[in-house]
Amino acid sequence: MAKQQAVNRPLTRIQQKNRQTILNAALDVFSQYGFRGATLDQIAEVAGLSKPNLLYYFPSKEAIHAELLSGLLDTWLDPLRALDPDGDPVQEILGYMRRKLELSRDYPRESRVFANEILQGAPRIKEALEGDLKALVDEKASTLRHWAETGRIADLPPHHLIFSIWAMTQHYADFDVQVRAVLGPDHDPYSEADAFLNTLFRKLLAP
Amino acid sequence: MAKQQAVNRPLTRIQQKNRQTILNAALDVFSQYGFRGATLDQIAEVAGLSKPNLLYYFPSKEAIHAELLSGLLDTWLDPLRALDPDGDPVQEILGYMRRKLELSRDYPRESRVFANEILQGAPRIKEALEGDLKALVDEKASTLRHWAETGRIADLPPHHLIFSIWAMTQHYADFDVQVRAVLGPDHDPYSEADAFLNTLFRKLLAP
DNA sequence: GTCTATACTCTGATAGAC
DNA sequence: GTCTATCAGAGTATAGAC
Repeated sequence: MAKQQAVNRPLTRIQQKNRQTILNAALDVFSQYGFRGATLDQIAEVAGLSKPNLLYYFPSKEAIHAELLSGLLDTWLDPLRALDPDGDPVQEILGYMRRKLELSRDYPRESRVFANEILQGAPRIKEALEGDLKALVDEKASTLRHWAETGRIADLPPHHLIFSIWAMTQHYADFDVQVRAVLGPDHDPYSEADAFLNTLFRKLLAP
Repeated sequence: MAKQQAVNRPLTRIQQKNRQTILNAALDVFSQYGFRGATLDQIAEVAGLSKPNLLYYFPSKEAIHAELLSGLLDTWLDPLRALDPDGDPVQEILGYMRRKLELSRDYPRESRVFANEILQGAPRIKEALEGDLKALVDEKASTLRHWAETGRIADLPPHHLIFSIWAMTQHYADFDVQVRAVLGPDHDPYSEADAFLNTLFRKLLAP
């Protein structure tokens, strides 16, 4: 009767499912309260599991949060990765903006988990920001700069152009309550935003 | 020897000073961790006071946070109030944008306290958002609409134009670590942002 | 007005029965 | 794999001495 091995055993179907349930519940709670404000009790209740059961699947609260964040970072950067240096400049940038806006609309909780983390000084993903994120942004910034130098888009500081896309698209997810409070009912923030941001970036990018 | 009255007694100088010290420390801590993540221990340490002493000046953690928020809201809306319907449209809007950017630069902690509150669903200021804030924005939106209808600025949805100013200026305060991580050292985010946002809104507003 | 001591609750995590 | 019971520590708040 050998002791159960701690090696990388593939997860059973039920384990996979429960891990997903937990991560989904954690998304709810972390996105609303941030890391410190969230409690295992809340996550357990949303997940419909007992607190010790949570800790059977994950070693700690930190571990849940870490898994969530690392899974998210990739998804979050995909739209920027897809920006094609060989495509039509304006269409590529507008397409990037639209994909970011769709992420905000379809995954607002994910956006807020990020916002919380960065707002709190990004203690858990600072290296990723200074490493992978910076590298990717620098790479795409040089594409933008090339487009500007060859007169295909307006001459703008590429990093800040990217920041402006982030800021305006994420605003609709992160500050959703404020947007809706100000607009009042009978408004669809995202479809209005789509039209507005299209106009905005089209004018901005015109050489 | 009458019992001390609980009526609105003017605060002594030392009381004023200590309340300010506490609110300033609370700004540090709330801006970093949000309401639930912040602890009285942290605030007390930053303030250089004992925890019970904090609770001598304020009845509860809630009360500290509430006072902070209500004090902030006014300051935060001042730039928008100052937007003059009789001024030059483009100059007024650019001036508003610049004042908002200056607020982000000079009061990033205040910006983050707000961001935290709204990110978490604005449980404590939702009424203010739906009341005072909406009223003010609606009023200024009609000014913008008038300018657009008379051809003095481009025809853009006024509410979303205001959102874009909020999003882009506050981004530099709220996501400061990310901005700096991506730009790397040897950059002054705010002076670059000032130039970039000036260009952006000038192009955008041109009829 | 300020401090020490402490009451009481919440929270993350563990032990051990089933 | 899941639960009940429970621990240790942190958290808000209060009592009471000085």
